[in-house]
Amino acid sequence: MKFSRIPAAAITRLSRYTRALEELDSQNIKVISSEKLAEYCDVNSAQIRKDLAYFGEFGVRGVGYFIKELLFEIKRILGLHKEWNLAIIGMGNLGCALIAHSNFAKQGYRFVAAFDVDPDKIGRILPNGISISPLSELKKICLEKEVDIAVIATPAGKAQEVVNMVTEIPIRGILNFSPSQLHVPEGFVVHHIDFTVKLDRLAYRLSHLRPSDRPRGSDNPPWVSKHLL
Amino acid sequence: MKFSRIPAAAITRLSRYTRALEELDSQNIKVISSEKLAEYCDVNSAQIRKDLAYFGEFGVRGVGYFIKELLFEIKRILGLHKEWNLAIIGMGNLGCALIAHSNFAKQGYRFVAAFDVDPDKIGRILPNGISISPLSELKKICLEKEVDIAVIATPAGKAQEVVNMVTEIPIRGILNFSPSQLHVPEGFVVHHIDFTVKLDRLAYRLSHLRPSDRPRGSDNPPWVSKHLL
DNA sequence: TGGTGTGAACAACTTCACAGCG
DNA sequence: CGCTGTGAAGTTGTTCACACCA
Repeated sequence: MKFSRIPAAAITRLSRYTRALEELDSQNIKVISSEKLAEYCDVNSAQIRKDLAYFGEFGVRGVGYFIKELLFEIKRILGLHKEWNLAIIGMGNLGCALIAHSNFAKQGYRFVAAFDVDPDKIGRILPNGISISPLSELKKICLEKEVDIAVIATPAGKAQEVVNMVTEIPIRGILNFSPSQLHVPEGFVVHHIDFTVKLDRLAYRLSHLRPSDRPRGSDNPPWVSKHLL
Repeated sequence: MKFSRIPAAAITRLSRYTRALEELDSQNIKVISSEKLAEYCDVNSAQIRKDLAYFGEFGVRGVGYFIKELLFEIKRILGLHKEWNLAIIGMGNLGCALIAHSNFAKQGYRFVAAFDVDPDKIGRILPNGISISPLSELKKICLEKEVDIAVIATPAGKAQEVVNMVTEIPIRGILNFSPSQLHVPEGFVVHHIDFTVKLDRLAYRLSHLRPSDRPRGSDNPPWVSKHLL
């Protein structure tokens, strides 16, 4: 086991490994080699072994990894041995969809509070039983419900304002669905999920596919800057 | 200008620069230095200059970058000089929220088709004017509407099946909101948006905050494997 | 024998530091 | 003078290749 810095990408991969392992476990498969798992997850097998080696020795030489055991260990590494309480701020279309989304609960994430500023929405009971509270009660309710992570689903313009309230509570984890750069004091952990950034990457890749790969005709590559023409 | 390989991360940053530049532009600011933009985007200023240098020379020495001009250039690099037509497959909570979400339209992404298998949903007219079509008509409608990118918002179990249909059309770009590993032939571009992967990263980071940073008491670090105890 | 765990080689990406230009 | 553009240095992350062990 090494105590060197662990690449952030390794953590993302651990998360993907759990998906694969859960799938395999549900098929009643007991053991898997790094080679096979690598194929399934579309990564290099040494990468898997190295990712795991950051945290311990979980495999059996000549055999592979016991799936149930490895799942347990990875979940422990990720901190999924406990339930995480989420509060969501901004109950527009996206906020409502997120609350109703089943994947969160499956992985041990629970929405325990929801907030909005719109008086028409406040008090409404959501499908999961919680009701929408006014933003002014953020602090009180988050402390009461022991919220770990704030999920920001407000419009971009309101996000920083909300974050400023959140960092006073203090909730150390923020998941930001708004397309805005957030500034937080040191010690807070922010992750972004920005749909249009992903779309932009797709647009870029699609614009740059070699012509042989393209399904339809296309004009000049858009990246040939005017400076070069 | 260099023709070396361009880091994928550079493209993601370009996308974030556009956000910042649009913000600055709306404040009627005309020029910005890489230093200032870097501060705003929370990256190194050399990084910005290098990212841009992959594609051309857009700055003025001793001055900085003209915001409107740079915005135009980056959008061209990303392929945002054209509109992109999206089809969405799976009209559950998430699918509906995505269609209603305003950020897509703002950046030149248009939903032109929506699909589901549920007979109750088929035919329903959505807020943006399009109606939900049966999945069986995927190929016909996508060709008709010149769809560029398929957005997968089905449950995990259905995603690969849908992707197999999509790759026959052929639509080369796929944005996958389901938490499943997708397999596609070469030449197709897939990006994932997996909420729980991001939450897992948050959970990991929060579990591993140094005690001095922690808001509440905590037991043993979960990553100390039993092998070490 | 077969597959893990890991040092060493390699590759990719980021930052530094400064030449060169407006 | 100030700020861009960029080679070179530094850092980080990935893959190889094999010793080692069940």
